[in-house]
Amino acid sequence: MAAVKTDDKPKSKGAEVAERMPKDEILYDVAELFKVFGDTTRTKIICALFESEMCVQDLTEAVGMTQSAVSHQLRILRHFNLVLVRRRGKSSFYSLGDNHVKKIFALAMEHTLE
Amino acid sequence: MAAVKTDDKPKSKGAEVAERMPKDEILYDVAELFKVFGDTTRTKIICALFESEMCVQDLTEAVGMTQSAVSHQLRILRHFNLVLVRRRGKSSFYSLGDNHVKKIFALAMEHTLE
DNA sequence: ATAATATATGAATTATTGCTCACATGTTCA
DNA sequence: TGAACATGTGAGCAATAATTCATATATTAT
Repeated sequence: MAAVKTDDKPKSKGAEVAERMPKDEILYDVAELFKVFGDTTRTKIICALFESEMCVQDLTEAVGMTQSAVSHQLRILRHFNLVLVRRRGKSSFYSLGDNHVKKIFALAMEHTLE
Repeated sequence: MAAVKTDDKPKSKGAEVAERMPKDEILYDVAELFKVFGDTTRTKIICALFESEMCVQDLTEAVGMTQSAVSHQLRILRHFNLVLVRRRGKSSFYSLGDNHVKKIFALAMEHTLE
């Protein structure tokens, strides 16, 4: 038999889609990650680290910013587990800590270059 | 015989790496692209469009922002060729315009969720 | 211990950027 | 044409974030 007509409002398409979306918290984190990639200084640092592990001095030269600016950005990259640090004497050596990073960058390059 | 000692400075590692990096212009564009992804409102819009083409009204509901805010962000997404628009009567229907986008998002999700 | 070198970081400044508000543009229908 | 509806956009404001400057921390060598 036909269902009794209840008073549930017809969900709008927007509302339906909203239900199926990933939780806000996750979307927020994803945006945060992209935000980290979305700065030229950090982009350069990451690109330089593609070549090899490097100390802060070399990174500073490679990206052409002040040592302080580079250190500040490295702190952010560290916080997001995008780089690894290894202390060796007076120097800190940084390297890429995540495999996703290379893939994400490669795709972004593709998009940019077309 | 030993080469005559010339006055070319021994290139530092930083300088060498800098030479092999992609041109500044490209790195700048890549960072710009990531910057576009690095905002929660835009992230939500893109996520919503994964489901299907949608008009602005529905998007507005789906992401829970004002219509104006959504329109402003859509303008940016349009500018970067990340979405396509199709005008149908009074409404504008948006859809994802690029295949890289899904892949990039998938990888970012992976990283975020681990 | 002191000096020298390498890196990290707090505070202030400057620059970006996203949102809101008001309104313009564009489309349909009576 | 005029009203109603959907979307687009400029200006101003508020929030966020990046750089600089000064200085702190840490390590090595003398």
